[in-house]
Amino acid sequence: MTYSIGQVADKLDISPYTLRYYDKEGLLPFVDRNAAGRRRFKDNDFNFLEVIVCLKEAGVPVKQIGHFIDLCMTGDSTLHDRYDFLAEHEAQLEAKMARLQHTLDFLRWKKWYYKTALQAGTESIHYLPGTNHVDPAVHAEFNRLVANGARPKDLGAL
Amino acid sequence: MTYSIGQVADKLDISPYTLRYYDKEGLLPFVDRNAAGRRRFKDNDFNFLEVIVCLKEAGVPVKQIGHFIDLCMTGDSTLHDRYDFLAEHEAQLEAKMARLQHTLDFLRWKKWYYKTALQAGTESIHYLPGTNHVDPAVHAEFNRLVANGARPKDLGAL
DNA sequence: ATAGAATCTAGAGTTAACTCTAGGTCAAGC
DNA sequence: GCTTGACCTAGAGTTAACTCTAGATTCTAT
Repeated sequence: MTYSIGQVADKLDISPYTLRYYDKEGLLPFVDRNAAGRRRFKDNDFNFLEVIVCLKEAGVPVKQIGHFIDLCMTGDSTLHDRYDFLAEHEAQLEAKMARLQHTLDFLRWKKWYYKTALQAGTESIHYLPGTNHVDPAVHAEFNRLVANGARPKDLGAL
Repeated sequence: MTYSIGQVADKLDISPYTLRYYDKEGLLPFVDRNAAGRRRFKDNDFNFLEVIVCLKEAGVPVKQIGHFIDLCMTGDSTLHDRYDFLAEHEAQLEAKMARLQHTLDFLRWKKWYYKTALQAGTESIHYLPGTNHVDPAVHAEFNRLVANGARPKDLGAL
C-alpha cells in the first residue's frame, strides 16, 4: 500500500507544501517516487513521519530533525547517537514542561486576581491604599489558600 | 526605586533590544521616562512584566499580549475581558501540556526502542523477518511493559 | 572635565518555518 | 479525447520575533 503526498497531508494534518518543504530540508529521504517522479509513501514511512511530528511538537528545529533522520539512514553504527539525541530532547522537554507548569500556576493566580476584582467591581481592592500599585499581600493570600488545600484551578473559576 | 532598561533586562534575562521592541509593540505603555527620555521602570511595573513574561512563555503572540495590556490600562470596565483572556489562555496551555505529555511518552518509547536495539547491537531485532520494516508488535511489547507497571521514563534508561 | 558605557530612535537585517506562485506534467472520470 | 484536479520543481514572498546598526545624547566614575 502506498500514499500520495495529499493523502499523507490529510492523515497528518500537515499541508502538502509543508511536506515538500520537509523533503527539501532532508527530512524525507526514505520516500519513494513513481515513474513520473511523484512521491509514494509506504506504510513503514509513517514510523519516520511519527518521529518527525513528535520532534516538531517537542520544539526541535527542522535542521536537527534532519540530522536525526540522517543518523537513521546511516544504519546500526549510529544507534548510540540516536539514543543520545532522544535522551537529550527528552530532558529538554521535561524542563520545558516544568516551566509551563509554573506558567500555568501563574496564569491561575492572575485569574483568581481578576475573579476577585470582578466580584468586587473594581481592581482597586488589590491596591495598596491610596495608590495604583498592587499589594504584595494579595499574592500571599492566594498562596495561603493554596497551602490550605484549595486547587489553583478551582480558585479562579467563576 | 526605579530601574534602567539594562537593569530590568538583567533581572528578567531579556535583552534591552527585546524590551525596546516590546515597548514599540505597545507592551510597555506604563513605563515612565526621565527628563532625558530614558525609560525608568518602577517596582509596580514588574507586576506587568511578570504577566508579559508569563504570556510569552505560554506562547501568546506579542500582538495579543499588547491587547491584554491595553485592557489593563483602560480600567475596571475591562475586568471581565481580562478574566476571559486569561481563562482562554489557561485552557490553551492545558491543551498544549496534554499534547506535550503525549510527545514525551512517544519520545520515551523511542528511547526504549533504541536502548533495546543498542543492547542487541542492531536495529534489525525490531524488523519483521526479511524486511527493513518495524514490527508493530514491538510497540505493543513496550505498551505491555508499561501496563504491567513499569515507568516509561525508567524503561528507556541505559 | 572627560572618557567610556549606557541609553535613545528609526530603520535595516536576520532567522525559522512555512506558504505560495508560475509554469509545467500526470492521472481519473465522463 | 478532454477536462479537472493533484502533483512536480524552483524560487519568491510572508510572518513573527527578534537583533542589530548608525548616529546622537546622557550618565557615571575618575
